Amino acid sequence: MNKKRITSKELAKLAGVSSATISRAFSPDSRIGNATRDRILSVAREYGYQPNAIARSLNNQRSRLVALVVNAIGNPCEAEEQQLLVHRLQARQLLPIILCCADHADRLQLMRLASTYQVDHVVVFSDMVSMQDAVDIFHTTKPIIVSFEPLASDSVSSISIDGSAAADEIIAKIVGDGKTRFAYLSGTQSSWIDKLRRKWFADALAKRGLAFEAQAFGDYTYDSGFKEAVMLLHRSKVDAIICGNDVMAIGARDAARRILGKNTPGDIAIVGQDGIAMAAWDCNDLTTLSLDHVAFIDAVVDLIERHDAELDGPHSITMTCSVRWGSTA
Amino acid sequence: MNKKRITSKELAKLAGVSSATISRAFSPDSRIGNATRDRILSVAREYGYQPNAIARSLNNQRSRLVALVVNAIGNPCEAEEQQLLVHRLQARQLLPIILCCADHADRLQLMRLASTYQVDHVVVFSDMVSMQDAVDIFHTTKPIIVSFEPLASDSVSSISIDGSAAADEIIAKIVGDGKTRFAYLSGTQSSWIDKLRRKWFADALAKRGLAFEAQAFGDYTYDSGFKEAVMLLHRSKVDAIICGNDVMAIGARDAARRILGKNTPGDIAIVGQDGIAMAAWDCNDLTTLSLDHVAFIDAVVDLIERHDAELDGPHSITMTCSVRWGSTA
DNA sequence: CCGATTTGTGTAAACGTGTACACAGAGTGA
DNA sequence: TCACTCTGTGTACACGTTTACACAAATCGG
Repeated sequence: MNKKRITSKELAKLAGVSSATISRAFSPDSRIGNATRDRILSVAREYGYQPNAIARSLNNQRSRLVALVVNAIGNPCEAEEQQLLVHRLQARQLLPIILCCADHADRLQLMRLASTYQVDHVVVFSDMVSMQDAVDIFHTTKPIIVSFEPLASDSVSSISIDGSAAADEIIAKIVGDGKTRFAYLSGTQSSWIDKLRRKWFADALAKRGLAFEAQAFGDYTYDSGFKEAVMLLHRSKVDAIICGNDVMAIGARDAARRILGKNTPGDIAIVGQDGIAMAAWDCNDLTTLSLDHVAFIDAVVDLIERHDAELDGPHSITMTCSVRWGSTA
Repeated sequence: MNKKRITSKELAKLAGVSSATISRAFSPDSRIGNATRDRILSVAREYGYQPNAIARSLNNQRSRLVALVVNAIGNPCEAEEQQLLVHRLQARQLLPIILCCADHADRLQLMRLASTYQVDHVVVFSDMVSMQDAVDIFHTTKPIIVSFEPLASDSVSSISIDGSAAADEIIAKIVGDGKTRFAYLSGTQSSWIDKLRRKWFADALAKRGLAFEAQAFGDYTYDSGFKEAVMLLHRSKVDAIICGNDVMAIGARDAARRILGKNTPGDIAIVGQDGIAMAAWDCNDLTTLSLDHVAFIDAVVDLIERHDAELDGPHSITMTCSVRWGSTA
């Protein structure tokens, strides 16, 4: 138990070869005799030898580690995409290091720590870190930013998201149903993602001579959606609430239903954003501005692969959202 | 942009000292003059130098990486605990590597890959990997297994969970309400965790001269909870369903309500397990056998710290569950 | 059968740190 | 002033790989 790990030099002695040959036995295409390789692999199995990835990384200048900067893993709105990405990375023998930066005062400190590990790629999902910070800290790595606005830069690849058309569809339907008094329930105060999402809906309203009457700020959680909706509905007579994400929308719906006895979509329309699996659960059946998560992660993986092959400079991709129609709007 | 990272030797030249002194400037307690340290840190900031953690790990035999073996991060039932743990690790300057092993054919391969990175600690949350496999693969690391049965071993620390008392409370209440025909909706076919959880409830039933009339197998997801509950309720006349986790319980409740028009707790009692935040949402208000997640993660962190300090041998901790009473049973 | 190429292997030097050891100078007590 | 400790720094090696280079043996074409 708990024995020291065997090293390539020791294994070399055991197999009667040099440590270089050990290394070659584990490199798929290198000049080595088949007999030697087989013998070495067999001895290696016997002694439980595996090349030390840390040493290899130091030598290769290539760690096969990927930093994932996210707000939270506990929030279903993010976790689904993260899960997809983690699977895809693992299939490519890349190991994800999760940097969970919400509630954590010194996110920058944390990112600096990760950059110290010579990660090969950085994927920034969080809107809590500015793109400039990411570029500064990972200046050696060319981060892939998942932003919501197309950004031009020679050191960052980005995937931006356009939900304006889908927002317009949603507003059209709600206005068509006779609603006129809209509120926006933001995910967070300072986030540029939130500002952009709000703009999609604000523009769609403006096109019809309307505007948001009220606004509130939460923190992307159910509880904040519930609490802010209660306060919102008490202080103004809105009949439609657009929420920053699906979880908050569920909170807002519960608040409207439980505390004020209002039903969707009759009394009040409620709209989420993200299109997570939970939105489609029978008890929720949320109308939501949704993103194709698989296509989205496909795009991220594609960028990582280009980046890996050093094929070309940074790319900028835009994806459009669609609507999931439920019974809440 | 994308400049090469500066090395300690180069910085040494720039600061007019030897590379050893650079290293000392970054080690909190080492013999170095204050003036020298300040000068070095200032020059380091200027050139963006940070010690290479990979090289340091190789030298130290200590990577500060922690492997987290989990089933899924997308499933809220696990994500909450994972999130807590990730925060606690980060606060200790430990970086988590997530190994997501559900849906992934070769989990062992994945674990072997991670072990190659000389992780300092391993936390196994997943019931999909056998403890023996974990010990074999991470024989150099002493994994911390989060099991549900107390296990004796000199190479593994473990935290086990006992929900028998809480299960008894729940069954007492349901039986007291006049229900007699119970079904168990398993999370997964082969999991020993699932078997143990089921046993808690089976024992509580047996004490009252009852037994499970029916059983079904899902995969811990909402959809499987929904589908299996529909089939279960069609083929037998059960009036209480104990589910493998909270998400499945929500699915089962939706199925009962939507497809068969049955309400909880009147027509049918539904019980979850885990006690995730979502169980307390107004729209769910689930009765569930719940674990104190904070205390649980405290225990994990405590084990990691003992393990880090090499204080003593492996430990075995047992935690007891409590009941969250909702309106579904 | 000989020169040219290919194949298989060993030697040695990197990769970027941390640290044991040596050592010079400063301080200290008698 | 001297023997001694303490402080600050440099030198050199170890950590476990990969790989450029060298070289012997094997293969090959004519």
